[in-house]
Order: sequence, then C-alpha cells, then structure tokens
Amino acid sequence: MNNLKTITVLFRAYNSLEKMIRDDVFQYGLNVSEFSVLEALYHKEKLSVKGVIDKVLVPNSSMSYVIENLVKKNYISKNKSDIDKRSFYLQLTDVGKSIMDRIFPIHKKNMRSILDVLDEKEEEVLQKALIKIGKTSKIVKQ
Amino acid sequence: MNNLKTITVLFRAYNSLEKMIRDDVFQYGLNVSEFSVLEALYHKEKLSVKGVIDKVLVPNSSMSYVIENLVKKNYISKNKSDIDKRSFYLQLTDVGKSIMDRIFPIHKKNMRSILDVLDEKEEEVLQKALIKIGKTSKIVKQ
DNA sequence: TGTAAATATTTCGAATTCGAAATATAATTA
DNA sequence: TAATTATATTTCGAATTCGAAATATTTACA
Repeated sequence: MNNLKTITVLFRAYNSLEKMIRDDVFQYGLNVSEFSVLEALYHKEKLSVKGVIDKVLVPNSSMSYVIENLVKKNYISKNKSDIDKRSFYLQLTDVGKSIMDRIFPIHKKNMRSILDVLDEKEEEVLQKALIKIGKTSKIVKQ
Repeated sequence: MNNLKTITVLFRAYNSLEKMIRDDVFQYGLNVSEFSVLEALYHKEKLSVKGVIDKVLVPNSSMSYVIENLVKKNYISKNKSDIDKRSFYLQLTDVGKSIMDRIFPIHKKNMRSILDVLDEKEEEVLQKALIKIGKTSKIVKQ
C-alpha cells in the first residue's frame, strides 16, 4: 500500500476507545491515566514506579503526578523499597482494590463487547499486526 | 477471546506512533495537534473549523487553541464564511503549504516504513478490523 | 413571522501532560 | 575503594487538553 489510511484508522480507533474509557471511569472520579495505573496494580499486586511506567507508557514526570493523586485519594500505597532505596513500590489499598473489583469487570465487558465485532481469527491477526507495528516504531524511533 | 490484550497492544502501537510523530514534527516547531490540522488542510484545500474537528477528532475547545496558534505562526489563514456567518474557513498559507511540502513526504515515508513490516494482505485486514472497532465504539458510546 | 431548537465557534478555569534538569542511590570500573 | 556512569524518581515551568458554559447565527416549525 502507498497511503496512510492505516494510521488514520488506527488513530480513530484509539480515540474512540480512549474516549469511551475516559467517560466510563470518569463516573468513578478517575481519569484514564489513573485508571491505567490501578489496572496495572490490579493485575500485578506490587510494582515499582518504574514498573508501572513501563506498563502504562507515560513519561516519568507525568507518572509522579498521577501516582501522587492516587495516593491522595487513598487508592494506592507507596513505600520505599528496602532493596533499592531509590525505588518505591506501589500497591492497591483495600479501597483501591474494592473500587477495581467494582469497575474492572464492567470495563472489561465494555471493551470486550467492542472487540467482539471481530471474530476470533480477525482479532488474532489484528493483535499480531499491532504488536509488529508497536515493536517496529520503537526501533525506528531510537 | 476473553482478555483485553488487543486493547493493550492497540494502545501501545498508538503510543509508539504518536511519540514518533511528536518527535518528528517537533523539529519543525509543531506539536501533533498542529500537524494534524495542517495535514487535513494539505489534503483538503479548504475546511471549516468544524470540518477540521471532524477529521482530527479533537474537542472544539482544544481546536480553537490549536487554530489560534497556527494562525499566529502564519501557517493557516482563517476567514469568516459568507454563506454561514457562524462559520470560519481555514486554508494553508503559502508558508504553511511550503512547510508541508517539506515535512509531509518525510513523514509519509517514516510512517510507511513502519507499516511496511506488514504485507499488503495483513495491512488490509488490520485496516478493516480497526475501522470496525472505531465504528462500534462510536455507537456504544452514545 | 416569531420563537424555539440546533449548530458553529470561543471563552474560561482547572486538570493534565510534557521534557529537561535536579536529586538520590546503585552499579561499574579503574 | 574512589570516581564515574547508570538508574529511579521528583521538581519545575510551560504547553496542551479538557468539559461546560457563553455567544452568535441558522434552521425548523407553530
């Protein structure tokens, strides 16, 4: 192919999904960044700040701000690591956990209901293609 | 499928591409929003503010700001429409046009070099899948 | 035709995001 | 082991982004 339509539709799909998630989690007083962090910790139990950054793909300076807000809201705890004193580890608090127990299943159902317009095979191919693109653009970037 | 991996890899792919574009157009003193507007006008010659919003998928309040900056930089002109006096039409200035003549081919080549890790068929399937997702999430949203 | 609803755009204030530089600690290496 | 380099995180100031409300004009329709 010789045009950028794929980029356009990728950006559109992203935008739609992002807006959906934004509107969804807004009901719970969260923004997308905050939700992403909670989601990462919901699946991983314990992560360093760096660990979250690697998952969520937000610059570290932004992440500090996001984490600060989540701590203020008492959704996560942040403790100095004993092993590496530069590092902090993050965990959901009980409040955070119960919020996520409530939100996540709904969020997942919403997202799945969109993905389910694709059949199994299509989704597989889509995934593979996106992974390739994600990887390549990371290499080209450097 | 029963997980959100597709969402994750979609967000990752988007992030990589977006960061690439950001770093690329930064050299020319542009941010991604500004570049997107220029790109829309590069292909369409003349568009109303609303026309650009529909293409670029940015809230109108944000768009006012982006357009204001592009006018300040003298990359686009903005004129009241005679037909509909609520409306303004936007066009690239000569400066804007020559900037885009310089940037766009490089941008296109960069983007294509990423997309070209996919073969023709894969890219086609990817496009179709993304279009479906974009459409669906728009419907669910309302 | 007059009034209400719809549409295009801007204004406003607040929140978020960013990159660059600073800080603190750890790892490497001479 | 001291000095250098690498890594984790925060701070800072500026730019961008957002949604909600305001403004101006057009359209619908009673």
